[in-house]
Amino acid sequence: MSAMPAKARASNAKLQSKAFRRTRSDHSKELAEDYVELIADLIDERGLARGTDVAIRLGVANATVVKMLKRLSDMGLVTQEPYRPIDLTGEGWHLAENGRKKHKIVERFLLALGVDEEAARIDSEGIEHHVSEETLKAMGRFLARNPQ
Amino acid sequence: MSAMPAKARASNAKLQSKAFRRTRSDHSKELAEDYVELIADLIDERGLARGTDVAIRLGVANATVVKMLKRLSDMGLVTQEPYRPIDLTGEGWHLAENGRKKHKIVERFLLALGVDEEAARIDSEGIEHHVSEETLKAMGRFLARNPQ
DNA sequence: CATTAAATTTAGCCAATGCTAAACTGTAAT
DNA sequence: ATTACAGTTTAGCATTGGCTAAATTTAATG
Repeated sequence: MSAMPAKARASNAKLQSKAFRRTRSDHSKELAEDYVELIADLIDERGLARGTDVAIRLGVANATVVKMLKRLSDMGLVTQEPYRPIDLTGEGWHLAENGRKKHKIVERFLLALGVDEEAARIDSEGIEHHVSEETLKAMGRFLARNPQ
Repeated sequence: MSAMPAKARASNAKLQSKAFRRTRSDHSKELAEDYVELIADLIDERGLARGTDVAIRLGVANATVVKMLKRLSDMGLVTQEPYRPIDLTGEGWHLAENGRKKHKIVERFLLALGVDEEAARIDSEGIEHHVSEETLKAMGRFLARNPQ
């Protein structure tokens, strides 16, 4: 039935599981990136980021944001004094910048590919966290080849 | 500070939160799709899908697979008798086919874009679940324009 | 300055996804 | 037919990310 020897199969499986594990372990990193990206946007747009704004824009409850901020603070990405607006650490800004850069490239890429604005906005949000540097570069090359 | 009236801001936020909520709510659907896709592959490759093979390829423990299969069975995607291999329902096959089709398009698209094989394999696994029909069509058009 | 409204936090709950260890089943070999 | 091993299941636990309701704090208004 199997044309492949057991060892080859096992090694194949290892390769495949790498891809799956990668996508899964990324989930918490993704969320963290979404948060810091959004916080960075809020600070840029209106000078400060409040929990409520984060909650509204992410579509989650206030309490969820509080809990998440605690984790982000443990990760060294944000700082906060009780009842005060949210601040990003240097590392937080760095991550946010990275995310925004990726996001922009992916979104512009989708638009250049002919995807409409609504879909480009939504899809880029999801895709952003799953593109390797490799793929990002390829998208960059495409954008260079297809200006506008 | 804000050049935008409060109502416009709120409506903006609603739009944005839609994208975030969408990516988040997709997570369990993603997993289900990964499972049925893999089960379909196993059945095609070797005639039957065993829990252990699923566990190895997804990089999770056996017990995790058992629990997940229970959920998939509740969702009407798989059937199983105790200690027997896994079967897909009609709906399960349908979902698997859909996933594999998407997966193939995304992977071929990345390759056509100039991404190397390893990255294309890994990235397509992650991206697959975040492309709308819209984007998929655009990728299809690109592939038609750039054969090979 | 007192009150009220808005924002934040705490407490306690739930579901999903993962794990390990132990128990059980089915099958293949002696 | 027994046994041993591979595969499966159960039990119990942890973590993540979500929620509501109630308590608290800050800020604004009269």
